Amino acid sequence: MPTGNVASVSDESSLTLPAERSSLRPMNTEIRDLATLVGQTVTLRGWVHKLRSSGKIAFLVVRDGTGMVQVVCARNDLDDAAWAAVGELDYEASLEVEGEVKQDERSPGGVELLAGDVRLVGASSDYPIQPKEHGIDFLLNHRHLWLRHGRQRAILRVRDEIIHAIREFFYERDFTLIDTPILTGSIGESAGTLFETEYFDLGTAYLAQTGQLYLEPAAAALGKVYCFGPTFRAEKSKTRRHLTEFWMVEPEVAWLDSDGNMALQEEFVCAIVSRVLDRRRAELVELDRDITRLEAIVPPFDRMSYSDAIEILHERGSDITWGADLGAEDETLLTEGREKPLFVFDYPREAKAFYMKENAADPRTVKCNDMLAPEGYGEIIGGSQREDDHDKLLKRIREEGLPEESYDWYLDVRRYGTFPHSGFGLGLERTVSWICGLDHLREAIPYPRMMNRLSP
RNA sequence: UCCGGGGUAGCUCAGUGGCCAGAGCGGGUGGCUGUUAACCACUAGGUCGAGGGUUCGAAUCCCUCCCCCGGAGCCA
Repeated sequence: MPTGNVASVSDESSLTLPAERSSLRPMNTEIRDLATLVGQTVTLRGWVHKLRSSGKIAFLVVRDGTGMVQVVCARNDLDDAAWAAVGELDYEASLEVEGEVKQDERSPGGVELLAGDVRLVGASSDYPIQPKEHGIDFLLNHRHLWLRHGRQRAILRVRDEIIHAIREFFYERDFTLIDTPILTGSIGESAGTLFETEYFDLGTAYLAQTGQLYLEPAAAALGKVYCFGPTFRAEKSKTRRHLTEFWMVEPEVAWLDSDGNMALQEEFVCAIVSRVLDRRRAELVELDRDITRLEAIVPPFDRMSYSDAIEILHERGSDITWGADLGAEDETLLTEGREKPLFVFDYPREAKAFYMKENAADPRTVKCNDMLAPEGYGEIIGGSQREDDHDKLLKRIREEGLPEESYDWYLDVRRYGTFPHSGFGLGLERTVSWICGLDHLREAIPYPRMMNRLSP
């Protein structure tokens, strides 16, 4: 790949389709190609990223999505119309520049464009985001513009890479993608956190908070399946680890037990991290991510039972009692000093969802696990072997006070050829956040939805 | 929902009882042919979150409400 454009490394895709195979033929030269075009006259289109003017000479840094380059506009090289156009430019104006690609040591990166003609395409004035510190509320109010800036572009590209890694991982292992519904009847993990909406004559519909219950029947049809899409939780959470709309990938595998489930999770997370390290290293550098922390993410991950975790927590001064779910502080105590994710498995039944399989060795617990990411990123995966005994599952549904009639079709999976099966859910934004080293989930998704944010 | 911090110019903030409320950045005008968050000069810009109260006098003290940030719980 060409090098030398201003900060352009982070904008280059490492997976570009050869031009002759693509029907997408840009009208103009892309900035990432400039280093191979020294001496030639080209036309660029893009946006003014930075701008400095010195009377009879102006320096623009132009961004086109493939890279950035400094454009030098000298009065003597331009006609009156072009020079007037330069005078009208401001941050984020769009423009068309024709000029000669030059090698120049004074230019950051060594290549610049000496403008011969400049045309203003779309003016921009009083662009709100300045090259200085801004408050998070202001930035989120301008999220649609904030996306244009360096860190955000890097995050979006890492997110995209992770999504590709996820789909490729499952495709390569013969999983079938099952798209589960977003509008559902009252079915999910627990009431009280569902978004509601009117649904014709059928009363209330709810936005899905998991695809799992729809996935289990599909596992009986296809063996290995997964779903990947947005899910919704109406929890009034105000923390760096929660969004009301987030993306979750959920595999479900027939004939897989809890131990195998953890092995799958370990392989999965390692594959994601490894692919980002392979293909998005420049973005990680732009994000100031400590790459050695990611390079340490290789199998195996330690596995610790919930009961052992409680003992360790007691040793470390916690007063948690057996039976309670682990809190944020407990997770921190357990993952402190670890460089890899940690599995905690076999939680108490009361702390977990109704569909998790009872543990034969200790019926107070269920066959489940969480995966806790290092560096304080907390739970990125929750998984379990599912209860495959019809009567035990029905009993649990009744104990939880869930509407039995809503789960009738779900119980059919146990009525007609029940089978051991397991699965898990990985939160995409938490994973993006961890891999990018972000301090809040809201930057890990293009348009975050939170308790008090629905716009833009 | 609970606990803590905050709301002053477009942005980031200073100002904690007393002249017409300040700075930097941004905006405008002028200058500058090698700038790197360019620089220099001049300039415009405010319902001090809202409402009520105390006081001779309130951005500053008190009450109510609204909004934002951080944390907890819940979870991915």
